[in-house]
Order: sequence, then C-alpha cells, then structure tokens
Amino acid sequence: MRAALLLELEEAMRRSSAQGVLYGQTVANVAGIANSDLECMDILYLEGRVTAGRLAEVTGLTTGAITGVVDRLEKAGLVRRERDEKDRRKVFIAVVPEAIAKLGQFYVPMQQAMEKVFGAYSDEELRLLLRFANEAYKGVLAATEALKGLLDTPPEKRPELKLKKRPRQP
Amino acid sequence: MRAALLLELEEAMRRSSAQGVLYGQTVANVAGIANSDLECMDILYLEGRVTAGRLAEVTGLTTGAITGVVDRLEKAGLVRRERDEKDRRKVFIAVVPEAIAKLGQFYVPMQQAMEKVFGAYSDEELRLLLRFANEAYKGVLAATEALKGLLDTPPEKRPELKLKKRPRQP
DNA sequence: CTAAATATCTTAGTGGCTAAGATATATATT
DNA sequence: AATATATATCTTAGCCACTAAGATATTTAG
Repeated sequence: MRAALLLELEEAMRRSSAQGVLYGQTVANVAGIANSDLECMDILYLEGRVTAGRLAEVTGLTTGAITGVVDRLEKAGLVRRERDEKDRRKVFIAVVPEAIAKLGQFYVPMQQAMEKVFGAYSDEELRLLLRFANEAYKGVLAATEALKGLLDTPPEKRPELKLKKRPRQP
Repeated sequence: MRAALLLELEEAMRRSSAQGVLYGQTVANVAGIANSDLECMDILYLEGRVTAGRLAEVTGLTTGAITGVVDRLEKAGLVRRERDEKDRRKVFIAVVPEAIAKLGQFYVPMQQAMEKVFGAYSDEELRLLLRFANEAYKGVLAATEALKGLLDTPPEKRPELKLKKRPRQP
C-alpha cells in the first residue's frame, strides 16, 4: 500500500520537477540569455550578493565559465561586479534592482499557475507543503553532495559508464 | 498572514526546485553525458518509447540537435533507434533495459534522501503531497505553454530584454 | 620578505547547438 | 497514376559556451 504510494509520489515529483526544468529553459529562451546565465540569476536572487567563486562552486562551472556568464549578465544590465575592499581578489556579483522587473515578467505565468494551485489548500495544508519543501531542499542538497562525493571514490570502482576526467576541485 | 505564507512557500519551492536542477546537472556530470542527453533519458523514462520529433518538441531542441543527442545515447548503449514499420519516416527512441541500472545508481542518493523525508509523513499526508505534485505538474505545464505563447505576441510589445529570433515552429 | 595559497581572468581548443537545406517517406490533388 | 505538398529525420556549416591550463593580482604563511 504505502510502497505503492511512495512510488507514485516519486514519479509525480520527478515529473513536475522535470517540467520545472523545462519552464526555466523556456524563460532563458524567451529572455534571450543562456541557461547558465539564468541559473546564476536565480542563485543570486536566492543567495543575494555572492562572489564569482561561489557561483562557480554552486553551479559546478569552472571559474573561467563564470567570468563569461558574468560578462554577459553585466552587458545585459542585470548584474554588477563589485570588488571586495576587504579582500581585493574577490569580486562580488550583485543583481541590479531593475533586473527583478526585467526578468520577473517571465515568471508571471508560473506565479499565476501556482497561485491557482495553492488557492485550493487551507493554511494548515500550505504549512505542510512548506515544511515538505524545506525538508526536500535539505534532502536534495545532501544528496547532491553525496553524489559529488562519488567523484572522489576510486573511479575503477564505479562501473558501466565512462566518466569524464574529474573536474578540478582543489 | 496567508500572503506571507504563500510568499515563503514560493521561495521554498523555488529553492528546492533549483537544487533539483543542480542534482540533475551533477548526475550528468558524474555519468559523463551532456545535460540534454540526460534530460532526454528522463523524458524517455517517463513517457516510454517516443519519436525523435517528440523529443525535440518536449525539450525545445531542434531536430538536428536531437539527432546528435540520440547518436551519443546510442553510442553509450543507453537507447536504441527503432524505425516505425507503419510510417517509415518515424524513428522511435527506446531505452535499452540495462540503461536503467547504468543510470539508476546515480539516483540512489536522491532516493535515499527522499525516502528519509517521506518517512516522516503519514499516508494521508503523503496523499496530500501526491495531489499537490500532480496539480503542480499541470500548472507548470500550462505556464510553460503560456510562456511559449509570448513568443507569438508582437516582440516590440515585450520590453527591456533583447530577444532571440523566434525559433522555428511551423 | 620570499613562498605558497587564493580568487579571478585570459586564451586556445572542443563540443553541442541552431539554421538551413537534403533525403526519404507519406498523404493529397488532379 | 503521376505529381505536388507535407511530414520526419538527418546532414552540414558556423557559432557560442564550456573546459583546461596558465597568467595576473592579492593575501596569508613561513
């Protein structure tokens, strides 16, 4: 019984999550920016002002790639580079205020859809969903770290699929 | 009160969803295949045997790009091309059985994390989550379509951001 | 005060993507 | 039947974002 429910739940989550990815890709497409660029905007929106290095860390891109991302975002007028005066090696990337409005328009359909979905739930039910979302976030974060950890285990122990050379992580 | 709850919920969803994207990217990275390739595997897993054209439609990639995706997946031994005998223009892409095992290992951390999260909920609560996941899927799907629709509205009406040339959709 | 570590940028080369058109098959028109 | 049009995939040329390696600038350690 419960096992079947869990299986169904897993598939439903997977399906909605996959569709979420597609929504993001569509936003990038419509906005005319690269997927990674939008992903970085999302991280900046959630984490606030972060360094270029942190962006590389979170996205899994190389620092060189991040330089390109930030160059494009800066040229598009969405972010600003701000040298850290305490440690002048660091560069903080900050979202410019107008960027929210510029990009926000593309999330209107999503917000409307979610409003409609949420509308059918009581406050108590929403609190349950909130609790779940927070726990799911922590779980997925931990799972991501665990998966990255696999990269450190002897590669000859993980069979079947060819693996790329291990990306730099000093 | 409720407005604040909704806002918090939206951010929590956004955060967990963003982390989900990162998990997927990490899987692709560890498995040594391109992001789009893994995305197509996911679609194939969910939809079963689909045509190359349908993959292009769902992913938003061009048919030319899909040819490349399927070439790589076929060479990696994850899928098989199967010509439709009814309509010999069509090519069905089918996941080979071993692919599940090959890729499945990379989802173990995620499954364990979700098992742990789900474990804290009663059957009734899980049914609520299931209902939500299904409705969210439908909502996001509709939102994606709505957003794509923006591409058809006069471009000079959508301000601020430069837009790519409208991709082909005959 | 040199040496090592850290943070970002630069450069060359690679690979996946788009756009356009080619090929093959199917359907509609006369 | 023969021709034209539509559909589905593949092919090709060129572009752009990415990686890997190393350069530069700054900080911290010995």
